[in-house]
Amino acid sequence: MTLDVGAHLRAVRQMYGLSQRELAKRAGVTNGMISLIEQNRVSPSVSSLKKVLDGIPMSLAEFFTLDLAQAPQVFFGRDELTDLGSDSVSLRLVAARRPGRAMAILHERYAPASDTGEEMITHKGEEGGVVVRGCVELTVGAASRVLNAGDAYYFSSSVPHRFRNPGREECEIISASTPPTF
Amino acid sequence: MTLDVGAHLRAVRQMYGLSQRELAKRAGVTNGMISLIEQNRVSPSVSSLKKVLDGIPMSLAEFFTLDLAQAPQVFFGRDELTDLGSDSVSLRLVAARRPGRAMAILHERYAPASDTGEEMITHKGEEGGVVVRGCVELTVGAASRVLNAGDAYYFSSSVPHRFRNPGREECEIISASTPPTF
DNA sequence: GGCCGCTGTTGAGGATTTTAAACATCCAGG
DNA sequence: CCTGGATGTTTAAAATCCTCAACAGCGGCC
Repeated sequence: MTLDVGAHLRAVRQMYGLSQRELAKRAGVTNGMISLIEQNRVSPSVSSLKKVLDGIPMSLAEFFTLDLAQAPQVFFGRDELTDLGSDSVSLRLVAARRPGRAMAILHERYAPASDTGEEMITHKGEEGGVVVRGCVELTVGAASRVLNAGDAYYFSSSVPHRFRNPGREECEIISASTPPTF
Repeated sequence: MTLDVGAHLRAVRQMYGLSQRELAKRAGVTNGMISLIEQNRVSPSVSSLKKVLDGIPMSLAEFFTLDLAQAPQVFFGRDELTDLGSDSVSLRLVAARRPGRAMAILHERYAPASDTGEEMITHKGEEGGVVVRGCVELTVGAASRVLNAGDAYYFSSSVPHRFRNPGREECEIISASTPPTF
């Protein structure tokens, strides 16, 4: 819950392709100040932060809310799913907090030692899913992790990705594609 | 778009029914500092503002997102409630869009032809609720309306108001008071 | 009245932020 | 090599924030 203002500002600044000096010039502050803020060696006054953000430009509200809307969570542990189910039917919603989702969850199976091919997959849209049985090694960009039954994933399909079943057991996944044709 | 941090903090603090000293105590800062901030005689550092908001509690994102200028909605029709329920259990949320609410909903009943007295009621805080059974005539300032089962209300208690059950049936309401002492 | 407890405001001074300018790196070209 | 221009970092002094403590006002109560 503790927002790292420094790292956050740095990320935002770089996202806009601005150097410390360039942003400082636009904002009417010194580059040193931006450096100190980004290292969390000082906590800027609200007025100062506002001046800095004006140079981007970005509002204070955007700055502080960006964190939630922006940091795309890729891996969801078993306990991080939102359960929408009743007693008889269990519906567990992945990435429920993510507004403007554009997909519907489906069902897939992977035979032992199978994968989606040597090449990394890249396409438009988003995808996500849940491992129901067995395990799967999922690589998304530089990140890679083995997901076991109960774990889940959610990422932008434009990031190169690949699925592989490293086990001897069949792997069952509730997956999804986009656009939401379901 | 220029957010008046001082006035905004004051409004938020008062909305939660807190004095400067009480908030200062909870936040671990001095009352003087809060006074200075609210007068805009200083622009607090982000860390200081965060400490203050922690005492409410409210996040920085909420603080900067909260728009007090928007006209507060008073009456919510049956269809204007946010339904959080599943199939078997119905949960309908009142004033869900309203950030920084500071109250908890309760349960009340009104006998036939009863009311809250001849005098209009005025006090600090806010109140809201849902009519569960029967009907009630609610007057808030100049506005007055008969709410039937399924309808709801939400208003600032500082506006003179009055409840009256005009029917021959008992009226059941899920109501609320502020500050949230429940 | 006088006192108590509450409210918000203020002034002096210590703590923190911000500036201005120098410093350190890295990389591209001459 | 080494110079120019870009980057981010650091340091002492100036500006601002923050605390402590005192002050002033309001309303209730004995």
